[in-house]
Amino acid sequence: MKLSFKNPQEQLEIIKRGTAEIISEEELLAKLKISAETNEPLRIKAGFDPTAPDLHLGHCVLLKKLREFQNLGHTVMFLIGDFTAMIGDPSGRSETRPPLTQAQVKENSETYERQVFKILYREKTEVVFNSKWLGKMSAAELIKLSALENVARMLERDDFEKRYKSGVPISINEFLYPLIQAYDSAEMKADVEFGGTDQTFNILLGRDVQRHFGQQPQIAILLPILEGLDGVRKMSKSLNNYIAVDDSAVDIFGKVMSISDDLMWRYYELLTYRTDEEIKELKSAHPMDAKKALAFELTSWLQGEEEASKAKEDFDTKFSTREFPEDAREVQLEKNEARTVLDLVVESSASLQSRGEAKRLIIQGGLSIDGEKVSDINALAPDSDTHQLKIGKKEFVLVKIEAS
RNA sequence: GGGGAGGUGGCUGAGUGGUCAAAAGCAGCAGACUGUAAAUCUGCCGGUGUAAGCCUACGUAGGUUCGAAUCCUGCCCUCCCCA
Repeated sequence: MKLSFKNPQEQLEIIKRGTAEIISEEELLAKLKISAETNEPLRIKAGFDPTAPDLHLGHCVLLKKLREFQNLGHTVMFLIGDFTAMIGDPSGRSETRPPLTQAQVKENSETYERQVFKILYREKTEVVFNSKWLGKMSAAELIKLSALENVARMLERDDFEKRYKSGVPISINEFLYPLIQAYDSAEMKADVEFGGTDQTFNILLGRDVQRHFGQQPQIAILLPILEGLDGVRKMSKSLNNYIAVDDSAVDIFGKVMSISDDLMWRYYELLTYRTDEEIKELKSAHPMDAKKALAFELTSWLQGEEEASKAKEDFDTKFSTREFPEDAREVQLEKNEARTVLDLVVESSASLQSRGEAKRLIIQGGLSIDGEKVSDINALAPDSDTHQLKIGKKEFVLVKIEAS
């Protein structure tokens, strides 16, 4: 592969944009200089915990940055922590995470690998599993490794300290997690490690461990944590406030449209390549247009432009003009003259969890049949031909009643 | 090993014999409004039932009582202090 690096200072500028912290910039610049002189790409480490099988936009902040490194000619090592997943990263957690089984880890890793190349260049990425070296590690070696750090140091970590003080349990294996992550860096001879700001401690520990093994310590590049759809808490699958890389175009578009106006700018900043000037310009435009533009951009990024256009159209019909969408789900029902409106909804809805919920929705005016609001649960349902049901804000069903 | 404090609905967290399907907040859902599934306001928010009610639920298994999330006992789990 022919390498032609931009000059180090220029590279640094590109890398710096949108990061929360670089420890340290001088060291990074030095590494970039050596890399350019020797024509050797830097080895960039980014670790992923295969606990959640869905990559989401939170991960994308980091992946986008990694891609920039690839553009600059460096080597990205995508580490899947299949071994460490047996522990579960305690970062930002207020409680111990249940460990995964081997089978789960394997399945999740495969999903990850598939999803990640929506963003990274496959041919410029090395996928690495830490079970490769950790699986062979003996108890004796592990104990030696664990002797490198002490409990007081571990308790410096914000989340550990908080948990310890408030009496929330910390398992011993959680102490092992940062150590092992640090050891991975040594094993991989990483020049740079990427992570969210919640990874600061772990990544810095990697520097210590590398030094211990006689290596140049890696540079820590920390990226801001993306807030989830609620705008407050970190985006994560377990909080169910996420947009997954694998979500359908319609879902991505819709979810982006549902974020608050304030959060929209955060997403612009962290997930798009818009310059400050462009963002400033968007701010003077109508917020809804800015949000639609964002939704379109993110949807195209993950699902392609064609899908994104369709999703936008879909959104416009459903919410802007409030028309009945053409591709609504169809449900076939048998003819039944005694069927009430409530029965009809219960039989055709996919989203309502219980009869009581359906009842509430109808009483509160959330149902319309063929464009007419129906709020009497006891009214008889029309029992012939086809009907357009709008159940709540989001569900549209085309009901076909069969004669027999 | 000894002493003490706890385990409540998706989450946080009040309740310490009946008025408790259980305050409050968050999340969720619906309506109004709108600029969108933003913001704001209002209503709903265990299941079933038109309803009265019935069923299930306050770690778990029993017990006391007309009646228990609340009292007693065993068990499981967590935390703190001392050793």
